[in-house]
Amino acid sequence: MATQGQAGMDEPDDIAQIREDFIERIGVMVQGEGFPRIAGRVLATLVFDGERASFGDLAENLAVSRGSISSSVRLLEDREIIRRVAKPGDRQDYFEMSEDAFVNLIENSANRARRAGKEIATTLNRLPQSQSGAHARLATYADFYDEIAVALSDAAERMRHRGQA
Amino acid sequence: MATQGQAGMDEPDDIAQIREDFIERIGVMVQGEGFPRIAGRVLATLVFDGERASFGDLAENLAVSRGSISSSVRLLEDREIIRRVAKPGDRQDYFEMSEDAFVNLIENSANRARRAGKEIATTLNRLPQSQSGAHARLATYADFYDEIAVALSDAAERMRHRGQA
DNA sequence: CATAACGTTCAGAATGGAGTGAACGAAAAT
DNA sequence: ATTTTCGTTCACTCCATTCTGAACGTTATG
Repeated sequence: MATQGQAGMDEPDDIAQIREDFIERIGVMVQGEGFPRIAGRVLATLVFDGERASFGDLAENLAVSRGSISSSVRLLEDREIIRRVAKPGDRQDYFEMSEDAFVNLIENSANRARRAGKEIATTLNRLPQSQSGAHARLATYADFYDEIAVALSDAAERMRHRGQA
Repeated sequence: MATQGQAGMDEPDDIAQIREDFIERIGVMVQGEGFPRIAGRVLATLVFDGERASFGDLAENLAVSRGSISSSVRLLEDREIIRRVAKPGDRQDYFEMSEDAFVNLIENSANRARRAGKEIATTLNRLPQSQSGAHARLATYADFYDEIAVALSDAAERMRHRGQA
């Protein structure tokens, strides 16, 4: 209902089918990235439809409880992947993709890697010089995460200058 | 026991403490990356100790069942993060970090991103031109994953040329 | 040959996180 | 003022994955 459903006349329910497939796929995909499945489905809905979706419609169309929508949108909001917006004349909350949703998505990953590197560095500092072997190996391990963090930050930067949503 | 335990005389059990902390931390860290906790603890053990560890010692020191060790080392072996090696005169299997454990770790992530991008591209191909808006948005979404894949591959390459373990 | 040590497998227990839905407070509508 | 409509919260259920441990085949060892 919140989609373009009956707009075209050429592809009847074919598109609705593709849309649902897509939403479901993204749901399981992001699940493998540490997000709850519903968060992925919400995101996929917004990506596909391209227009703001209401709280109620999300719950109804995805056939999940409002409680689930509440926690999933909060998660996505906190990471600045989606934004909560108002629609004049409607009491419901609406949601749309954040300006730089993808950039933030990448930067979230970058930050996670950075934190991991820092955590290893912490252990490293506690470790006396005498343990030169372990010291060197942990340093390499920390570098590994730092390298990832830098690479992802660069990717985010590239994405940002592309100016894409 | 498989560690450097009683080697130094300055830091008695202090180091053993740091070591255990480290192993446990990495365990939960990699858990957040989709690996079982025990796999992380095995990896951390090998990183810290820097020498091959026997199947039996791993089970004993980490205080987990041999079944768990079996499945965790297999997982790490499959991704070429660790190698199974033989120790002359010992029937047990031994494990050590793979030559380019970190490189492979990154490339695993890169591949996951690449797959994600491809999966979106699949949906994209099914979607008729008429849906130009959705088409464009999905394309951006696919690019997002491709961008990550490239960034991680680059990071892997840099890591490789650094020649670090 | 018999016994022991090794690693794997598989069914079941344990664990953790996701999703549900009723209860709630707030805000609008009537 | 009363009744809806909203979104959030929280205790509970449900589900997936991890981990365990006994059974097993295999290979060495006595």
